[in-house]
Formats: sequence, structure tokens, C-alpha cells
Amino acid sequence: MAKIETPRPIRGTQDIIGPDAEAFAHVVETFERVRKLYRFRRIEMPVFERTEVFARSIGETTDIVSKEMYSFEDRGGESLTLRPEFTAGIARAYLTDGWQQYAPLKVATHGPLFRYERPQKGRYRQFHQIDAEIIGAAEPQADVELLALGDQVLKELGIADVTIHLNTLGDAASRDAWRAALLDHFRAVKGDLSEESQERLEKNPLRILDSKDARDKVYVADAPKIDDFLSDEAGRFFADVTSGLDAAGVKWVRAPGLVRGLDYYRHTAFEFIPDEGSASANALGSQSTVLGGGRYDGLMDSLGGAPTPAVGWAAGIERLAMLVGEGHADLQPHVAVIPVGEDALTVAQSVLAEIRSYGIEAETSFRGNLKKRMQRANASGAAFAVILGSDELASGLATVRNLSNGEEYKTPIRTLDVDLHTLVAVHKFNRGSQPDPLADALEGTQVKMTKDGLVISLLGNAPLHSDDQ
RNA sequence: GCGAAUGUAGCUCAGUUGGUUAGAGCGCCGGUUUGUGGUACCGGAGGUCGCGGGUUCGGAUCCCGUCAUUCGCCCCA
Repeated sequence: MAKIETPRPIRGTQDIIGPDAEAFAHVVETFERVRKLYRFRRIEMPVFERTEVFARSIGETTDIVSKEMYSFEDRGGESLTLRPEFTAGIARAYLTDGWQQYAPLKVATHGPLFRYERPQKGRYRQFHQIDAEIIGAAEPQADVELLALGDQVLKELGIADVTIHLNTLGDAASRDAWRAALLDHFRAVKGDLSEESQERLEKNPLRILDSKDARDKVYVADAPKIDDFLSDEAGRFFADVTSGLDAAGVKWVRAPGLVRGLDYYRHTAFEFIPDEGSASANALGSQSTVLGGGRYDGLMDSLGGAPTPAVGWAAGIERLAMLVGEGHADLQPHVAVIPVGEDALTVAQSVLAEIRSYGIEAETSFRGNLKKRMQRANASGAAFAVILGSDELASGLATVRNLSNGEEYKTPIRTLDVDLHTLVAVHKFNRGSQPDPLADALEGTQVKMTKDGLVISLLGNAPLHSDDQ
């Protein structure tokens, strides 16, 4: 008998459930809320493009294109690539879909990206990012707005021990002059550099500034600084960005060694990096950047479009989720509906529908006797159980059990939705969860339960909703 | 592409210098309690010890290969 072997998941992909999945969703929901606050328009993008979209914009010769893209041929022989980033695809859409008409255009999106890399902590072959771009704006105010968005997203996620590391690469002329000076500087001491940096010297000299090797750091310290090569215009641009950030209350530090590898980057470059020794730094291991981006005024040209200024950033959802921690599941108390016996099943369904339509989270288990279902209700973390058995059907009074303290009482099945709404609000309030208008109204009062029914004595003299805040 | 560590129950792991029937905690199923969960007690199911080969009277344990996972290097749009 041949045993069927279960197919394994693809290397570097992940199946997420539980607290990690809740944290993931929390990151996306927070991003969605904040980007609306900043009036960034939501866009949806394909996950694959013609290979040339990425090859042209990123550069044919880089490791990225030659080794790290998921490329394949479709049935027509066309080379396609799973997107390794958002920016190139968005730039393509800007050119092919006539989005110039919206310029300056603020857009945001999120979703899966793919890179053929060796997986390690916080790095996967399929990973997910949130992304924001401003296209068609050459003004430093766009950089400020974009950075402020990123800063607020992190703050609202409760990630406080992260700082913006900010640098400028200048305009094209500044950047080229600086690069030439760096080459001279490092070539003079080539033999003393680490093996990796000797390689970088030919391929990507700016990257030497990032080196962690002690042998390189000696020479990095007195390497030429971009500031000495900035044109007046580029210097003014950077000054406008930093003063704008200060005015917006966004904290940043200057990071003269921070560079972006690709040629199309100009002016502003930044990474949000956990502070040394912080909880976030420890949580991320060697993968330290949580959000990164910059100005890419040179990108549209490489795709055959008119020169178009643009600035953007992206942040890994998995990495952010690692930093927000647990505790994002089950913030809302929920109710378990427990039918006992065949007759109660349909009543349970209509009760579920009613209390859900009232905005209360509710579920029922599909099988088991009362004991079994009570166990499941407890395991699911339900705040209340509603028991519907023959007694309850006969009397029209449901049994409501508070699962945190075991108190039990009867209440008319007809008005379960209203009664539960009150109970849930009180429960939330007692637990110190987010304030609810009803819970506010109930502050300092008590809800009385009697054998005959749920009596909310204060409902007669307190408003259900408070509009004065 | 390079380096290191780890693969034993659904999960997290123990398993001594190679020795008889491979264990624990949690989870799961059942019982003490036929309409009452969370605590407690009792019982039960569940394992080709990643896979293949070798050494040996005997391998979860030692050797070789292979696959996978993890962490790091390179790279990082």
C-alpha cells in the first residue's frame, strides 16, 4: 500500500495562525486607518509583472535581478516575475494607466512580495509589506508628509523604541561627485579592507559605508562626506526636509553612512531602525530595519517615462508584527450560544443572528452535549454563555452564565440582544478595555441580576448613548 | 553561494559511556459529575525516533550521505 506523502510547504513561506496572525492583521488595520488620515489613496496592484519592469528599474547586473527574483516563463514564452517590491510596479502603472492625471498622487497598498533568498529571522521568500508613495511631487514637503505617515503608523502600533535614520544622497551631480571621491578614498587603502568590501569597491562602493567589519570602520570614519559635495540646491532641499520634520514633531537622527544601493535614488534616504539595546532590536536579531525608503526621482526614466519625481517607503509586516507583541486577539468580549437538544438548534440560530445584528460577537459550537459545549465555550474565551435547553424553550427565559465568575440568571429570549449588549459593555468596562459610550454611561453603577430576569435598573434613568464628547 | 546548530507523540522537549516494552509536561478523548465550563483526581489513545546506507550480537544514541528547519554571513529593491 503506497503511502501518499503530504506535500511540504515551499521554503521560506509561512502559514500563520494565532497571536502572530492577529498581530499581522493589527498592523494592516492600523496602516489602513492611518493612511486614510493622511489621505493616501488605496491602490491594488498585480503580484506579477513582465520581468523587464523590475530588471530595467533595478538594474540588469545587480544580484537582485540575476539571483533573487522569482522569474518564470508563461505559456506564451513571456518572462514574468513575482514582484520583489512595490515601487517598480506602481511606477509602471503610473505610466501605463494615465495616473499622471492625478499628480501629485499619494498612494498606499500592502500585500505579498517574493524574493528568492535564504530564509532567516524576519526574512522570508514570500513576505508582506505595507507601502506608501508620493508620485509627481518634487517638493521637500512631500518627503516630510511621507515620513510623518511612517512615523505615525509606528507610533500607533505602539512601537516607540525606533528612530528615523536620515541621510541625503544629493542630486545626480552631487551623488556622482561623492561616489567618485569615495572610490578614490577606498582604492588607496584597498588592501586593508575586508574581502567583502574589496568586492563592493567594484560593484557598489557606497555599501562599504554600511560595513560591520572593524577593518573597514577605520576607513569609513574619515571617508569623504556627502555634505562636502552637495550642490546648493540639494543642500537646501535637505534642510527643508529636516526643518519640516522638526515642525511636524517627527524625531530623526542624521546617518551620513546610510545609502541606498540603486542608482535611481536621489536626495532623501531613510530607515527606521530600533534603538541600540532596545526590546525591538533584540526581537529582530540581525534584521534591523523595520521601514525604509527614499526619493527615487530617476526611476520613471528607466521605465521609458517622462522624468517624474517620487518618494516612497515600505515596511515589512512580519517584522512589525514581531514588535507589536501579543494581545490583539479577543479584545471584544464574546458570547457562546449553547443549544441543548435537537429542538434548541433552530432557536439557537435565530438567537445568534439577533445578537450578532446587535454588534455582539457570538458563536456556537457544532457538536457535543452541554458539558462539552461549555468546555469549548470556556476554551474559546467567551465572556458569557447563553444556554438554550428544553426548560428555556418552555419558559421563554434563556439561561445566561457569566463565565468569569459563574453567576447565572434568566432573561427573556426575546430581549437577549439588548441584555447581552449591556452585559458585554459592563464586562468591557470592568476589564478596563477601550471605553464604550454605554460603558461610560454605566460608570460607577452596578447592574443587578435577579432570578426572574436581567434587570438593568439604571437603563430607566441613564442615557444609552452619550453624545457630549 | 558560504558557515553553524537542530530534526524523538498534535505542541514544547528529556532520553546517561550503544542494551530488553522510547518518556514527561501541555493538548486531545473518556470518567469522578446523564443540564453546566474554568481548579482537582483517575483512566485512555497517540511514535516508521526526518529519510537512506554503514559499523555492531544489538542503533533514538556512533559513522557517512541526503532532505528539512533555525540562526548567522553575502545580499538587501
